[in-house]
Amino acid sequence: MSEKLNIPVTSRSLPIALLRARERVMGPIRMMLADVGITEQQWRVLRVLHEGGPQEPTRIADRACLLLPSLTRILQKLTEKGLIARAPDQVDRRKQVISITDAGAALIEDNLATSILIMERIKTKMGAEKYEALLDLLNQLDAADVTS
Amino acid sequence: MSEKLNIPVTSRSLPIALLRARERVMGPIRMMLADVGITEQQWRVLRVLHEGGPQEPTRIADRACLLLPSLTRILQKLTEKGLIARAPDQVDRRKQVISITDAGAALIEDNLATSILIMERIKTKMGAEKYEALLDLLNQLDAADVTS
DNA sequence: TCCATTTAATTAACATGTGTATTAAATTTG
DNA sequence: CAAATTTAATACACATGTTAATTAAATGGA
Repeated sequence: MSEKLNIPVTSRSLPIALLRARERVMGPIRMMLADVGITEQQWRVLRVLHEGGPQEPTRIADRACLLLPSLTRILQKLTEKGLIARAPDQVDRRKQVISITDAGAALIEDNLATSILIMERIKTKMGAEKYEALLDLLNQLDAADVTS
Repeated sequence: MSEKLNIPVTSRSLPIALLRARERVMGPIRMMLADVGITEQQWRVLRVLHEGGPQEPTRIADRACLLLPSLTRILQKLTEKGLIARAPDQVDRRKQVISITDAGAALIEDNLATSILIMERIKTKMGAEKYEALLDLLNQLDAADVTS
């Protein structure tokens, strides 16, 4: 008998399963954000600034899971919308300090409850224990050293 | 005491956890595909065609988790690269039938083993049981009705 | 101090994501 | 059968993903 490659069907393919699960979760959230007029990524940046206070782009990118070139463009958009402000770092002149404006903070505060309700609904549908177990496993996967 | 919103830190935010986990998994796979000169999405389209035979764009989009407008552009690229061929559907003239070429099939066959090895490595790092449990939970999340 | 290196941010170029509009062909309805 | 509707694919516009190149500023070592 020849050695057989065990090709996974799509539901047992981890990359595809992660993709589908994320699309399922983001559906309702994108609907909410469309009403507000901002994108999922812009929302994440505002969340990070609202939570963590003024900080530099590199740190924002890390916490919001964005690449720096994408963040550069997003910060431009958010500045145009008046949702953030930028200032040069006094110590290190390569850096900037990005802060959320009152308008930006208001946008977050007006929609955070809805966002949390959407996630609570998913948690209920799935079952709280499974939901927590899923988060644990995802964090373990993220922490795994996959390079060797 | 005022009611407190339970704002999740990023590691307990399901959308972000899903995003980070997927980036972790895709890192090594993207490296392999970069050597081959195709993108992750182009790889998925070729995989679907190699596995499922000639089929129409709508079906490919569903199986490869792509939106139709994205797929339209990807099919144009793959045609230019000579990895797929297109023919009109004889029954329904709105449809097309996309098929993989010999060159496309060769590309898949030359790299599928490596791709599977990468996933096996992740499975080992994580532990087989946790890996399977994660897939189960992701599929349950995808199957959950999140709209109500 | 001077130069090589590193770091922060931006820019550029190409590919995809995402929502909307469009076109042509098939299907449904009156 | 003809009009209205639905479906398949594409086109368009804007935003982001991704890699490489670029610029300016900081840092390290001879």
